[in-house]
Amino acid sequence: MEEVDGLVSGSNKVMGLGDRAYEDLKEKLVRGAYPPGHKITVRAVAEELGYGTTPARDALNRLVAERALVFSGPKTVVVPTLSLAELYEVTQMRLRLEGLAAEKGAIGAGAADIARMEAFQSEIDAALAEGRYADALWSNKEFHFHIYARANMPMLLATIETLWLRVGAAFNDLYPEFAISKYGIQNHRAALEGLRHKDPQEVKAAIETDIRDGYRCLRQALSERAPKK
Amino acid sequence: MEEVDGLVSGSNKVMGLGDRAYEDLKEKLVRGAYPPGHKITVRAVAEELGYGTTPARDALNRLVAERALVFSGPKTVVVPTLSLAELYEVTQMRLRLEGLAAEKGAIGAGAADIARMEAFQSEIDAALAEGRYADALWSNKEFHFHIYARANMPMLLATIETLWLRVGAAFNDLYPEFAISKYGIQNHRAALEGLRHKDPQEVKAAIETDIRDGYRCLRQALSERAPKK
DNA sequence: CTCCGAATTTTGTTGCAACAAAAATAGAAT
DNA sequence: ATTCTATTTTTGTTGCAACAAAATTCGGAG
Repeated sequence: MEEVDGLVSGSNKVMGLGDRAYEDLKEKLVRGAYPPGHKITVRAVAEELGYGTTPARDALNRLVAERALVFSGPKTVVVPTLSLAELYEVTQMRLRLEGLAAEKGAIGAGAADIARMEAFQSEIDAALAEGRYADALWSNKEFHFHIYARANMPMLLATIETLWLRVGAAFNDLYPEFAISKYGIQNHRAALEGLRHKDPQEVKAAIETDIRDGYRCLRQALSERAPKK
Repeated sequence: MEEVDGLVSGSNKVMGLGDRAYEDLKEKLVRGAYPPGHKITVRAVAEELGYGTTPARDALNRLVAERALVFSGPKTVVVPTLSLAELYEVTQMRLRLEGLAAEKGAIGAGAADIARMEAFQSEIDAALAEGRYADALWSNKEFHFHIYARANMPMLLATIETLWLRVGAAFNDLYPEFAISKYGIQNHRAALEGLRHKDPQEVKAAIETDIRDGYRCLRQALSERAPKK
């Protein structure tokens, strides 16, 4: 028999249709396929994705558990609108969790990691210059998560991902053309500097500033769009 | 049409059998009803809780998503064993997240909150003195979460709960009689002091110390029990 | 035009059977 | 005894229909 002895970190589990549907829906959500407030139904997802109702329901349940979708009524799930209070809450959590991930991830980072992240940064710049904001957003995520993944903390990484998912849906709708401001760029450069200096605290600080700057942008955009009806 | 305007914070959604099964299983898990490594099957849960297979499956999926149960094979879910690495990871996350919750929760805390938490502390002391360790553990959780809940951050609270759930199952098995050491008591007193002084930072520090002390206990117990096969 | 209530449609949930795949078991060979 | 293999049992997944309840629509009254 396969004795697994101690920790089983490997990702077991077969990928069923339910997981596939979850990934598909998640992708659509972060890409901003549905506007906030849009109603998501089991049968609609089932038909749209081409699966049965059971996998679709599984995917919905999981997304709801992660708060990437919310109930607007006893039987109605919609893609959520981000309130100022929720944005603040997510930001506070991101600051702690991503600060931790950045710090721990920076410890073992080497030249290869720096090169990879510089490549992501180039993609961000290029995408931004050509107006491909969705791509810029995607590369931005890869930039952040490359360093987070280095921390080797799967639970932490999964939690951060749900936070990004939570803001991602509303983000796309709110900020279609101003995806990443110039703030982001200099913060990313600061993070790369910290990586070169092998200074985890510097990396952590840069990431935290990045999150804070993004927060200010988002908050302002949110205030302007929904000040009062 | 019902215009929901802005933020819908109210907890909508009807409680279905699936949610009931989830709560039941979660309760059993934190109470240590199953030893780590115990295999959990859909049909067994269905029969044990008296529900159909669908609610049981929903509950299992949710618990697995929260990492309160893990896959040991492609089709086998078991209650997880806590490895040293996982304990460290959870502790790091708890420090950040519960530190945040304690700080924010302490801001608005008043005399009523202090009285309530002192009552919880008394229950802890009494339960400990009478050897009712499971009760002590429960009151300990209520003590912590009373202040966390005051922060009014639902997502943060939910995340912290999953972390407690993650350690709870293994905790009960690992530490049946030494649930809360004398460390905990003085840390709780320090937290109450901070509350009286209306000093959120003091409360935060006390909670963080509490988490750190608990971590040391757990880690030692874990090392002793599973040094090598 | 607005508002309210009944009729109708939509929708989530649940149980169940079939199926494929994994896990447990039994047995045989070394 | 042990290890490997074949057989049997267990188990998660999936689709589907029935049901109850919620959401929507529609129509009429004010």
